[in-house]
Amino acid sequence: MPLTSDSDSDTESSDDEQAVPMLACRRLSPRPCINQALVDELKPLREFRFLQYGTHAKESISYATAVSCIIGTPFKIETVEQAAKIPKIGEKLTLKIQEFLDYGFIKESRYAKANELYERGVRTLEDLRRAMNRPRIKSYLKYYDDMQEKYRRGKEFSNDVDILFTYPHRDGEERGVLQALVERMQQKNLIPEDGILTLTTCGTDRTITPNRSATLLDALDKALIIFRHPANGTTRVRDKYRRVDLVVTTWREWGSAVVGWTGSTQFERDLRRHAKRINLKFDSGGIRNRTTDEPVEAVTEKDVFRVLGLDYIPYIVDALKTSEGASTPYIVYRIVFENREVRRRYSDFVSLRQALATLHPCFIVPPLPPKNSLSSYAIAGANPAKAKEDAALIARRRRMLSTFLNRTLEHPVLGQERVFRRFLDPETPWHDVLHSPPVTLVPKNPLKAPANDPTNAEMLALFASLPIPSSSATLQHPDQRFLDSEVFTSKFSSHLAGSMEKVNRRLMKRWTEAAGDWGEMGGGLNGFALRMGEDGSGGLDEATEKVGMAVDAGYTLTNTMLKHWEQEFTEPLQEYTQFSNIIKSLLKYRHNKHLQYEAARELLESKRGTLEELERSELEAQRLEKALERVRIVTEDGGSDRAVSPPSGSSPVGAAAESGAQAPLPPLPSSSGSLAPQPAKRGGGLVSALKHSVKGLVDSDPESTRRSTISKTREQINQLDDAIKALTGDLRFASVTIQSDLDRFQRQKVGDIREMCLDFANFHKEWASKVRSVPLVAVILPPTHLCSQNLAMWEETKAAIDAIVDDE
DNA sequence: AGGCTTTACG
DNA sequence: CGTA
DNA sequence: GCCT
Repeated sequence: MPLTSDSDSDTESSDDEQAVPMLACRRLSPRPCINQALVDELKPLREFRFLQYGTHAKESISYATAVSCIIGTPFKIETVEQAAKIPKIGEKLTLKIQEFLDYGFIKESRYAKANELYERGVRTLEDLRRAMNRPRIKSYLKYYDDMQEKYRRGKEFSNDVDILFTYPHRDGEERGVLQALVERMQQKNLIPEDGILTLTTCGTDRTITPNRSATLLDALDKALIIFRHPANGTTRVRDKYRRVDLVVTTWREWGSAVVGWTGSTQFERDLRRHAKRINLKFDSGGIRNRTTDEPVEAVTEKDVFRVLGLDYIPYIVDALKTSEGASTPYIVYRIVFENREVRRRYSDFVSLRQALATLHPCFIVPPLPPKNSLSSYAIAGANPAKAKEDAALIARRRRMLSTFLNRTLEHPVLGQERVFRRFLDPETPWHDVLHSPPVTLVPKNPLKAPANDPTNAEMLALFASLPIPSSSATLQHPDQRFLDSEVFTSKFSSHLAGSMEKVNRRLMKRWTEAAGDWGEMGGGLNGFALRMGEDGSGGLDEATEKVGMAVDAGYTLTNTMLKHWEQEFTEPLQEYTQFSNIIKSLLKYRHNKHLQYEAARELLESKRGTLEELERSELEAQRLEKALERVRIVTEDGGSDRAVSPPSGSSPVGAAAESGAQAPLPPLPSSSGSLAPQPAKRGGGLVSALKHSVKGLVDSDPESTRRSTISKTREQINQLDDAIKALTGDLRFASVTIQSDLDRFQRQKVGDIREMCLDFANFHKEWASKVRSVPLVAVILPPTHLCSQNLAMWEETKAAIDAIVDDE
């Protein structure tokens, strides 16, 4: 990564000013363009250079890039100083912009002829050609006035629509399709007679002559047509026409083709330039390594950006201070996603993350930047030092929020989650999402909801009966795989939080000190030079001043590197520390779920025990009942020899067999149980009284209470049984899902760390070479083997300088 | 001083 | 050279 | 014309 602002799509900013990235592929173009008036004034300059020198001339390119940079400038250019900081704005363009700022126009763009054409609405090369009435484009111009539609990249007007066709995973299927499509469209009168501007079907022959694969890769079938949108008599009173490019690609090259066909000219140039810098070659047919010519896999548009190491959407453009609808100012974050802009507060991010985590308890929801106190921000205006600190904090938070959104978007499930998409939707008030389903359906305690679908009402009812395990409980049958994960995560986390962070803090400290030394030394030298200049120490003052300036350069470079290091290493490190905590809680959740499962099983057992006990008492009561019955029979009916002997086993089966039923006695709910007291009622006073007194000995509860307890317990057992069945499946789901998300995270981590190391190596190399080029001054390279050596040189130099100052 | 996007088709 |  |  270069040290220039170009590496830094994301440099610090808070309110109005932000570094503009050098390359268009790292920029957003805010719509509407904030500096439209200036752009309109510069565009004629560019167009006339195109005409004068050709589009490839250096003079033309410089204006094209400069205009593109201004289009991509997210703040209003109000001073030349601001303008001069924008890349590609040099000496000459600064003067032009100065002119614009002073007078509201640029003389050159108002040259007589230009002025005339411009006033007539001729603002592009195309317009000029039209004015020149070239026959080649006559058929196109015939429909020009009817072509006005809002499309692409948020521009208000666009002349053409690009449509790309492909067959998923079916290379070869796409051959011949375009020809057929165009013919069909002609038949249906969707293309006017002279509406086919060009039609190339080279791809049709691709497999027939596959001799030059490298060149044929780019040979896509193309149809450049005028599309007729017929009037239907109601919504459209007359036909509308639109320039449409139909492009057919193979599945493999689709991503590259989309990127290649939907960017502005400058975007495409800079994308290819960027690719070249990292030794890749990019064209609409794919990405290849420049050295080996090996193709680099990139099937989707997103893949293309990933391979090229560029940010893909969404993007937090800015952090703004506002006091809209509130008494005290607060920060809102401007998010651009799919060409639309939405503003959310930090607290919205917090509730979003919370919602995602509860709706998807088995996924690693990416972390948010920690809550730092920004309370002083409101009054920061009064304290410039504090304001600067806060601005840095806000910038960092913005970067990390951006990372959060990107990571969430990349997640295969969370990225498609509706709540998340609504967060990115400018039409949706976030408050509404938080106070409507599914967010409102999820219970507070995650263990009361199924992991699979925490908003499923039926399952929620079932899960409500499940016990919540105590935090001190231990698993009886732990899952070995997760035990390992738990140990690993714990180690990983303590490693990150402990050693890595400590080392990083030490490095940061050393560098900060070094930067401070550079600054101090530069200031000292410059002051020294001034004083020497006063007493005219012939030439020495100049030399000293140069050294001072060089030291200042070193100071600046070191500070730049510090900033870079913080962004590229400290912040990811912090993020990964948070990740490990999230994983810890995820594993804890699974652990608790497992505990819950065991607790539920235990509860079921104990309920069954209770039921058995209750049933035993019930049977006992029945046995007594029976006994009493016999007493009654004997006493009142004059004794019957057939009287059954007292039920010896007191088994319900025995009782059932007696009454003729074959099956084991069904549960004894009140209906069958109520048969027992019936004879007693017939029995009348004495027996009844006796029965009651006996009963009182056996069971102090009234029988109805016991019976309702039995039926209640049965119900509970049934419900618990169902719940456990559901929980078993859910636990399996949770285990599998968590495991697979851990695997996904592992892959992400490896990729990230590799990228960080690569970036660090590149960056460090570049930094070192730059600092080394500073004349006469020793170099400090803290984290390498060169460190101590150079540090010693630095000490020497400093001592020497100190000595000079003392002598004076 | 040298680079500045890319490459085929009509 | 002009088209993408 | 601007940047490395």
